Amino acid sequence: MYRTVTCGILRHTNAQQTVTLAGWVQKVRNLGSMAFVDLRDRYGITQIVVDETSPKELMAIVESLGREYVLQVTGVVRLRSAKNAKIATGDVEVLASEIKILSQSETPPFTIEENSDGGDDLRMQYRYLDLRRAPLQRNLMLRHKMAQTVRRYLDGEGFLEIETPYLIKSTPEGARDFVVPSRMNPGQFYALPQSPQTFKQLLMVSGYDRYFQIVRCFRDEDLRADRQPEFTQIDCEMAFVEREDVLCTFEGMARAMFHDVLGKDLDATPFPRMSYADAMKYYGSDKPDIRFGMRIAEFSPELRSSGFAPFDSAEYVGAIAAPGAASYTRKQLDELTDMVRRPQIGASGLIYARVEADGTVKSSVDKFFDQAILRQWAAASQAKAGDLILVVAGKEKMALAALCALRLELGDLLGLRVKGVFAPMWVVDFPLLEWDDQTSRFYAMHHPFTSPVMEDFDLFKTDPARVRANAYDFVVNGVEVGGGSIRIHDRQVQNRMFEVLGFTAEQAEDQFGFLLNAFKYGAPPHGGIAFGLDRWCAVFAGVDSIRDFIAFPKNNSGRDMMIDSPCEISQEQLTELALKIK
RNA sequence: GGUGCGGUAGUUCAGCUGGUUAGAAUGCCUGCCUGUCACGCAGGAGGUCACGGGUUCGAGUCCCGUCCGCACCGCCA
Repeated sequence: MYRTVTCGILRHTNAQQTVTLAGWVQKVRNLGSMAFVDLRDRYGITQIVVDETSPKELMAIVESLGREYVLQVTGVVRLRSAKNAKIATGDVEVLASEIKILSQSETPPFTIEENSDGGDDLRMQYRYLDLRRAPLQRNLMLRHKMAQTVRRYLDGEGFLEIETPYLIKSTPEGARDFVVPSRMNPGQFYALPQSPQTFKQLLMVSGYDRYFQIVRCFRDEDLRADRQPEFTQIDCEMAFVEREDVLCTFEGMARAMFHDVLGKDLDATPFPRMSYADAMKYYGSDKPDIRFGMRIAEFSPELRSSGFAPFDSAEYVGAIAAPGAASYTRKQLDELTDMVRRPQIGASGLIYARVEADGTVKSSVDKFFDQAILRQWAAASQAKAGDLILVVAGKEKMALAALCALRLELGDLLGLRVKGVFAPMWVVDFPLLEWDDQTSRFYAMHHPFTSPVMEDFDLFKTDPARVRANAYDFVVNGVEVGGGSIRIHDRQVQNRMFEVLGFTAEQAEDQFGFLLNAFKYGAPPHGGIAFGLDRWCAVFAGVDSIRDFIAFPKNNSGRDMMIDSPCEISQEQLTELALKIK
């Protein structure tokens, strides 16, 4: 047996016990004729002491130690004369009687501490060392706990965990597929699933009326801080349900997550629901952060007409009011202006107005607007004395994007996006279809299996863009954590959908024939949802990047810097796969 | 595909308007040190300034290109 206790467990009640520990050398503090060694494992740090009462050879061993050596230490637990309140084991230390070096270590390229001195690059390259650090270990433990909570909750609700294949079929809709050449079928390729969507629907046809899977999904698209080419979904589907049943079941799961993982009991009222239309109108986003207000107010024509050209010619004029920001300096305002003028947003400018203590409004466009109208601006945007009104005009889509960006930026600057505060919500009634100018056709906003809201069914003929989907997103603190829909279970409706999307009958048959065929044999009404586990972890931890919740993530260009992948393969492999590289 | 920021000691960074021997902190090595816990003290080693080209009497510094990293836009049913 290598150890009798871990490095995180000893307390003053263990005094006088003889123990054996094993772990990594965090730090050696050699004071001459005595020395301290901090021994670390994932449970904590225990201080080992060698002094003049210790066997003579121990001091020589301690002098030979370097950071990250692996040791086995036996000794007696005793109370420290000088305690360390900063660590859990700080009341005690182990007086070593035996130290064995289990493994030596080169000096690591960065420090293995709470805050490493290493840059992202280097830490990725030596990921196995970075993973020794407490913050990363906490992240992976959080993830573990979330996965366990999902399994416990869904098992309790009668869900079955069923695996679906990773080697499936490529479809041109949606994200780009990762493909895998088939050796036994030269010239043919599997695709890795973007999600197990069609398989879980087939499971519903097969009668497994409550299914879930914590499953890897793959999308060959460019990366972001919150997007990896392979990521993990909590994928769920239920039969004989309407939207309300799904939302209710998974609101329960979300509550279990908040309770079991974070120890937070959210108040009993249901999560707020907001239509997609309202989310766009009031927050300029389909995933609003509703931890704070500052809702967007659209200016009616009376608030705009004045001979001020940028407003008169604008498709849309809207504003937000930043509480207490009237004191912002010219420099701060210029920074906000630069932000919305970045090419990514493309606003041509930013109008601002301050509400003074006496209620008068002073703006950068006083020449064009009289006080009565400026006061109406304040009323429309709900600005009070001391607040700053920011107005953006232009194309509706751009202006809303700019106001959304301003709202989030000011939310950060004013400390309104508080870490540890959570505002979960459902966004519902998404449009079913999205028009694409480039290809002159509709695309499914969610996916082609999403059921339309039946009252809107007739709009298919007249105004497809206005057909609402029976779809919903789960949003927490401005992050899309999950999304799903009630699916189409009727063959005719599904065919109609493919038709609207511009599929010929042959294409539909070729790509999704298996699903359409299955629907011939008694498909129950069904629907479901999928949550992004990586994102949910990041939201719970209050950070933007999902990378440190994945043990071995890819970098910005989709490379694994540790194993140096992707890489070329041999000519033999290529030949075997019937592939030729140009 | 595009935009922005960055690449200088093992590491994190500073290095002004181009000028003589490129600095700091930390890590590393050596010595000293009996209560440290960011141990302390003294000393030491450590550099292809990402790469290639250009401008110049002279380039870490200016210009062009390439590569790499990060963030974002497009993309992500």
